[in-house]
Amino acid sequence: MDLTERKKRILRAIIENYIQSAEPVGSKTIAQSIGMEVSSATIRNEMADLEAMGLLEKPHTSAGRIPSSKGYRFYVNELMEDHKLSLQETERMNQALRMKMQELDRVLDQAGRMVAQLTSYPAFALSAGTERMTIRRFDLLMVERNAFIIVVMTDSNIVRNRLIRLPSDLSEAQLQMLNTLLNTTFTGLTLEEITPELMRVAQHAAGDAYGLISLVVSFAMEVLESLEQRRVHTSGLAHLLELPEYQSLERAQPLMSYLSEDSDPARFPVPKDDPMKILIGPENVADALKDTSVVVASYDIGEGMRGVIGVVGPTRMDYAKITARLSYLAEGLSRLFGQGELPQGRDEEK
Amino acid sequence: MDLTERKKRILRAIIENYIQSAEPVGSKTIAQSIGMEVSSATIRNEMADLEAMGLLEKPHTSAGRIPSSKGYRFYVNELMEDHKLSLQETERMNQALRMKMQELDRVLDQAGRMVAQLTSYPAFALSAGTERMTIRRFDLLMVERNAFIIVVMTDSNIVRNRLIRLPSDLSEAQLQMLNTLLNTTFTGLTLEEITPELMRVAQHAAGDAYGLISLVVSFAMEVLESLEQRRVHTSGLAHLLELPEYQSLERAQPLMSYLSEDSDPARFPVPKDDPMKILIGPENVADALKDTSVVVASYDIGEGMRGVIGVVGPTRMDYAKITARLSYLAEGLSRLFGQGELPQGRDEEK
DNA sequence: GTTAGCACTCAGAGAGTTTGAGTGCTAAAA
DNA sequence: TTTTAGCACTCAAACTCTCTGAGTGCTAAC
Repeated sequence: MDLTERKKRILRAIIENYIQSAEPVGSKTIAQSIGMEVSSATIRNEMADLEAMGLLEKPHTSAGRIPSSKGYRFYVNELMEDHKLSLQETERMNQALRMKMQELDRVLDQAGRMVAQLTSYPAFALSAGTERMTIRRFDLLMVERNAFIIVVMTDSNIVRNRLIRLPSDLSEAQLQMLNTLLNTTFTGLTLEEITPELMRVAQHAAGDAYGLISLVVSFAMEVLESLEQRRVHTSGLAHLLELPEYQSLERAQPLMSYLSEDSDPARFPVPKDDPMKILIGPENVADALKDTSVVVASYDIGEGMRGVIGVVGPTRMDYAKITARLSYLAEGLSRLFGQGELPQGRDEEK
Repeated sequence: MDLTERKKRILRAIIENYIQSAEPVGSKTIAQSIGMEVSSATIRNEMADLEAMGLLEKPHTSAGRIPSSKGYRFYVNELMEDHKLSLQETERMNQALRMKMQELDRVLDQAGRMVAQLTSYPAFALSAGTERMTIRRFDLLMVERNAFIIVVMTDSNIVRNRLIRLPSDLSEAQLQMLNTLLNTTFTGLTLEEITPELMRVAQHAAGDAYGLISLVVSFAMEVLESLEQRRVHTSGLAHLLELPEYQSLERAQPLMSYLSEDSDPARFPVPKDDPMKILIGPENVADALKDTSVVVASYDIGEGMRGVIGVVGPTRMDYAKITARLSYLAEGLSRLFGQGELPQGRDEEK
């Protein structure tokens, strides 16, 4: 797709104007805008060309032009300049990141909220555990005669625990035995490899404490399952209603519902190779997102896991600003997890 | 407030009709409705009386009547019959409860979602830790030469953990010593009682490992803090847009925003003594909730903590149905935490 | 105390009109 | 060959006006 320099300037002016105003842009506006020394008629001709190329479209005959999805795509790929983050912006984001550090728990959720807040668009956050996980070690801690804590740690260094109460008492020796049995039999296995047969064998070996084995192992399985099962958090939905394109309920409602039923993470795009991905309008697979754009960035959680944050908005979206902010946040989150900048180790929220 | 039997019947008919239709109710409708053997003119007279008493109001001269907040209050207190939960309803709720069992993690969040889903109204969930908490025990588990897991358990049997990595190696003996020191010095103390002086003394006693003490103790403090700090989760916001009263954006938007910025739990009412509370329109403190009703129920998390679930909706809300469902769910959640119905113990999400 | 009847009110729907931003085309100018 | 001025045309959106009908309050008769 080759365009003359002037066509590029015009296209860009139209898109940036539309991003701000959400109103179709007319030839006159463009003619007046920054240093365009030609008349509106000329612009009109150029616009007609751009329309023929599929980069612009008209809502109706007597309105101005609006960018098509293809137009946005061209803009994003070739025209867009990097948005320079202002000092205030970075300061604000740093502050948010610093605050969140205190609650390494629930990072996912928090990350989403933060993004929503800092971009003023609805945001989502999800994790993408790529590999199959296994339990690396079990620890059983006696609390009282009839209660103990299970602590399991996965091969990716995630630690989870649960308090178990028993109807009957338990001896320290039994617990010890159980502990050894678990660590020899159930470590290094994926969810599928923990078969009923294996359970039966182990229960047999456990003697008296055979009931406990299944309690502990099923907890371990729950942990593996919950870590593999990716979850999405959406936040900032209310921002949608501030946008002119969602002033009409018919448009807002389906999208809202789609974003709320966050059961299925598969519905959200995950950047594969690049750290950042932009999906414009129909490029989205999901029907409900067909006239929205989605910008996603991924960050490193460490230990073979990546987190994903993203925002959803109208195709008319300030791509430059949003990508700048999102990648800054993604980097911040990576740092937050990665190095020793902050309290090390992490234990929560896959 | 004494009403004749007939006035009560009329008021009730109006409210129940309005709850269903969201349209002002006219005298004719009522006259035709269930077994009213009088004419519409009579009803009109009665309605005028009810209006004079402040139980009804008119949106404008030539419309029907709608219940006032006072009217709803009267209805809730005196007229409302218990809604019988159908088999399908309870079955559906049981199923939801059963499903959620699997993720005792994140109960709060899940509880909210569940309520939203089962009531078709936006819902919120929050915890209300009443007492000051303390750490009951510490456990340190060696993972590698330079990494260990801290496990802390509070006096209310909540267990949290974190993986700590060190720049240098650590001996089993040191860990043992640290463990003892922690359990003798820092157990049974509230957040305030863990003073800098105490820390200094402990660090001194720890010898080589003095840096570790602060690491571990600050984790413990984070845990106490996060448990005391109450948090709110809202979900099902999109349901709002399905309701006729929120078809206009001006009305939906402020409420949405209010419910989204869920930073401050203080903004949500908590039932004090009763297990269930209904706040109608202006009875709500928050401005944004002035023309909505809020129904809250609390449930037992055990160990001195109560959880709260609630729904928000228009004042025209099917109080009978909502309260029935909410209290069923609250009970279910209590059971879920309390007895041995299900995997005992819990470890997450204050 | 109840009812029939009637005049009155008023939001909301529908039809028609106006407005103005914006277009495409043509013919002249550069 | 490109640019421009000019003009006729289009059409959504805003505005006005009228009509409709559900619903009321009041009065007088039952």
